[in-house]
Amino acid sequence: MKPKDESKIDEIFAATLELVKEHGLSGITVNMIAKKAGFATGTVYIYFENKEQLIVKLFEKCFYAYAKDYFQGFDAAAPFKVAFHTIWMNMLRISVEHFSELIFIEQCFHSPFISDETRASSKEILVPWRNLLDRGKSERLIKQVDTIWIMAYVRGVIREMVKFIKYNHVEMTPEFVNTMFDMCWDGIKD
Amino acid sequence: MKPKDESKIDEIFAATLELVKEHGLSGITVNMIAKKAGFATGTVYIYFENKEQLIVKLFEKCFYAYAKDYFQGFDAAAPFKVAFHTIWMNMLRISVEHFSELIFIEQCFHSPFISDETRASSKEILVPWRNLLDRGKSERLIKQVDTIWIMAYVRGVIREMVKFIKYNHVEMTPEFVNTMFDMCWDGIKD
Amino acid sequence: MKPKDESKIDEIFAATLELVKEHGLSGITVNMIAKKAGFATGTVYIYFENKEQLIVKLFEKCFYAYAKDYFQGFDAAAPFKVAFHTIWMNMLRISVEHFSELIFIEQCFHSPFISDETRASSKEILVPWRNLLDRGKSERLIKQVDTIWIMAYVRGVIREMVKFIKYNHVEMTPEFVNTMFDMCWDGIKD
Amino acid sequence: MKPKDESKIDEIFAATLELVKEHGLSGITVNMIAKKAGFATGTVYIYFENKEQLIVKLFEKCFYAYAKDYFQGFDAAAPFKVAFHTIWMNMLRISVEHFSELIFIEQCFHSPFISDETRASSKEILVPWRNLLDRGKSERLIKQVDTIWIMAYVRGVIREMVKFIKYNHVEMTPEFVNTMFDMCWDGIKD
DNA sequence: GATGAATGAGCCTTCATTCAT
DNA sequence: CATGAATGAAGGCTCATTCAT
Repeated sequence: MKPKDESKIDEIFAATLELVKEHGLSGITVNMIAKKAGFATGTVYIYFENKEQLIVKLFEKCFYAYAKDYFQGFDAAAPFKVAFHTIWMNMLRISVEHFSELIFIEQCFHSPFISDETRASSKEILVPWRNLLDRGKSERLIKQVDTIWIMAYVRGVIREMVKFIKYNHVEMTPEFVNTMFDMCWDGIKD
Repeated sequence: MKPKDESKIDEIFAATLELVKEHGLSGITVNMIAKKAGFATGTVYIYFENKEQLIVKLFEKCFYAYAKDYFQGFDAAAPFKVAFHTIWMNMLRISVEHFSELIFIEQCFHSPFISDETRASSKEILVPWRNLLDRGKSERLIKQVDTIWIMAYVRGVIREMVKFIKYNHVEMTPEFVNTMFDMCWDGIKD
Repeated sequence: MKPKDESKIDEIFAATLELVKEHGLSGITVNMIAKKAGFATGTVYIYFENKEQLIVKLFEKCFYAYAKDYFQGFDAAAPFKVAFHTIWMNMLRISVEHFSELIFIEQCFHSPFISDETRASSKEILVPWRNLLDRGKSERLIKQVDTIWIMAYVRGVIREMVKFIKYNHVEMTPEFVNTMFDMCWDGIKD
Repeated sequence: MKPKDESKIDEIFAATLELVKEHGLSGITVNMIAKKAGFATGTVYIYFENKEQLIVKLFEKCFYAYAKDYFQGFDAAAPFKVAFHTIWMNMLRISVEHFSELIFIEQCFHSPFISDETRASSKEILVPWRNLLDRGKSERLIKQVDTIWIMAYVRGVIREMVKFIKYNHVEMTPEFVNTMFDMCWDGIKD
């Protein structure tokens, strides 16, 4: 169940993401995935037990990938706003670059594929982010609001920005990014 | 003679929303919908030509319903922040009360059911909201940012709040609502 | 099961014949029949127990109607060729006038609706025709061939003529009828 | 790799013909066809897009098959009556051997499956037969009747003979065949 | 009696999965 | 390993039949 040609898994994943973005989770078939990835239907079943496992594994991978990159260049010792900015920018960039993944995860959340445990376990990877915000609160730089709500607030702002960029094929200029960061920051700063 | 009972349409819609929230668009069948609504499969086909039409019609209805209620109690002559608050509160309340619709619309966006035209036409109903924000900008009460971005910002904040409330079964206290409104307002105020 | 409004039965029959001619036995539904006849689906079930009975009863009626008219103006005492001509002309005229019935019967022959008994019992009504041909044989006016084959021969000639007339929208001139009668007669005459 | 087994098409065709002969076009399902042919329902859809296409393709094949064999052993240089006899015998033999096809075509003629174009295009294959009859007319061996009517006459005689043979499980003796040929010939000879 | 909405068994078709090559 | 034909369970939809009005 773990053959050497690991690259095929990535091709299957890429095809799946692309197709879900275009047709939604309800609009894809294993055959479509195989065709798009460039091989026969049966080949998919060499690398995955079944369709559900393919979806679940991709779901997990997407979350892991996000986690890894969110904290790129993040220095816990840096001043709060600097650190916040670093992660914020990472989140924005990754969400744009991996828009398919974002859509895929959204579609999976309400689907028979993803179990409650899978959903729950996906939160742990954001611990450093939560810790940073807690620090911001203790340094009285941001509002004394339950950290979890601040996370939701930031997530919401970024997510909707990205969707708008993607759906309307808008260019993401530095100027615009700065403006949006300011809005986001002004909302939470003390 | 038994007349066509148009109220059945609403029961079918309600059942569909509930099921999509629980299983996603990819996890529902016409049979499930009929069962949940309390009648036979064939009955659904008396009121809708096929599954696609059922989804599309529900999609349109959801958008229309939202539009109507967003502007409940809205007085265009009121001071900007008062008007903004009215609509903001409506948006929050409606999104919570009609969470199923919110999820349904989200799932539909990437699905074979909704055409690009349908997606596009859904924007017009928000014109009064856009006008209000334009006024806020001209009164120098909110930032000189493209209105469309402010709309995305507000939508993102509210949407993520509601999701969090719903997924974590959190109570929505007035205190919490005020805090979130302040964050949202602070983000855009000039 | 035998209500007074007998005329509705005829309207149902007429609608069925017309529809079978156009769409074949496999292409019709009870709803289509009711619509074409001008009333509601349920009404059909007041006059017939079910679809099968409707078909069977119509099948029987068609055969009976044929029988009755085949022998119109037939005088058993007339010279053989005169009597033969009378019936032959009746057969031709009826087949043209009731082309829908002809097609209906043809379609029914290979269908789950008509039982072997129904098929078999339909032969009895042609006894006078058979007797006439037997007489023609004993008078040495027609060939000494098994009567049943002569019947098949005549039936085949007429049937194919009628089909051709109908499918190609050809006018049936007296001249043409005479020619075809001569061909038919020359084939069997001694 | 298992290559597409085109011979399955013939098995599907054979099963369909057999079933239509027994139950009529209105009495068959794709499932019945698959079962009779010996494989799963889905297999039919590897070789045909849908039920309609299966019927249409079979219809076309039947017509082509007929055409090919009608002219077996036919020598255009032979004396007229010899050539006529050759084709007549072929027609009889083929109609008996391929009785299922004959019934299938008859049922298709009035069905939602066969388009007018398909019906029309099926006539061209009989051109050599028409030419032969024209020659017979110019040689004054057969009656000066529109060739198309002679074709209908011959077709009718043969068709009804074959039906009778099949429906009554009668043996087709050479003696009987000769008798019928004589009747057919006497009908058209000058 | 007449209506046509409601029912659900059954048909056509799809698609996840298997398996022979 | 890779392939794609074969499988058959399950979904969308139709339609014969029933039933409330």
